[in-house]
Amino acid sequence: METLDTVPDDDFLRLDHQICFSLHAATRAFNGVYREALRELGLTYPQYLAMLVLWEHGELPVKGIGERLRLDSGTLSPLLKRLETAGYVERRRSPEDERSVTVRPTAEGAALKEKARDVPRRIAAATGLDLADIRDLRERLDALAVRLDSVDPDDLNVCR
Amino acid sequence: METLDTVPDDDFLRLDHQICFSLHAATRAFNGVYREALRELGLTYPQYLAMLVLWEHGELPVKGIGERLRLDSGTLSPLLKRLETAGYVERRRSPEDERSVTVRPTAEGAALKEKARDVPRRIAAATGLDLADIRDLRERLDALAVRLDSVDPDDLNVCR
DNA sequence: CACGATTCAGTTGTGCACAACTCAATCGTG
DNA sequence: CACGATTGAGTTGTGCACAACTGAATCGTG
Repeated sequence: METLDTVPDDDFLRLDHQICFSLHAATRAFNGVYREALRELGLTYPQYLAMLVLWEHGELPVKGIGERLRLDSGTLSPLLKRLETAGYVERRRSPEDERSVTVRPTAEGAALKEKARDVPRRIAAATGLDLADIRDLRERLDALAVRLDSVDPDDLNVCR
Repeated sequence: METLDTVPDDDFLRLDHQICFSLHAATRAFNGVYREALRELGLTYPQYLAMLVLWEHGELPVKGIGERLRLDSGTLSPLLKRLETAGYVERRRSPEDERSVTVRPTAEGAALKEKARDVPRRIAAATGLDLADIRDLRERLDALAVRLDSVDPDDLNVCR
């Protein structure tokens, strides 16, 4: 049987080239499509993700957004500041915990949700996949991410 | 039957949140694993992709690398300059066409291939997938990327 | 209560991705 | 041959991702 251990190194280099690369390419293709779809909303794709989270939860501390998007403050702070400058969100130090900053959509930000309503369906249509395919792919990707996130860094070093 | 047109908008917003997001998360998880595996080689993940291409082809013009990685000169020029500074590649204006710059691995860059030999297998092992799963996932992602790359931008605008 | 540890947001610095642009070399058509 | 169009690499500017760090607020344990 063909397993990870029976394939020659050179085959593997090619295979690897393709799997990591396919993911890279698919992500960039997705980014391009979102960029186009979000252009008239004035949002980038990561900004859209942040707004999705806020539309769903109403308001959240920066940390809460970070947990849901798996992003740290180094990425979120400037992103949220840009959303604030654009007038879509409001940031306020939490009175209960002065360390925390609460973020919530402004009226304008909330109104944006209606404009964004069509986006997901258009994106889904652009993928050419039906619902079952999308769900299946999503499940595989989620499982993969969970698996990769739990990898022990020591297992990846060549000189173990 | 459940199709793209019969699902309520709000379901879709959630579903969308998950598919685009799953891809995003999987890519970032992959990046993290590669970052770790490539640390001792002194390469970033995109630099590794460029070296893979060069190891396979010996030498290529910047344009040729860009075609294979689907990256433009705006991304590649500084990346290749960093690889040159690191001593892994050499860049030379082509004598036949002065517009073109030929890139090829230095001796040190070629030697790096041996050090990188173990990387793909370790990455594959980290995914927890067997060869069939990897191939299947790769094919789906490639098909998705092709499909997304060929989308007409006009189909993505809300006010068509 | 006090004080070291932790938590949270933010900053800085590096690298990637991409759009829009420059500039020189080359091509193609009249 | 000449000259406008195209091509190839590079630059600039914006935004995202992440590591490493700062500084203030809060927590927890003695």
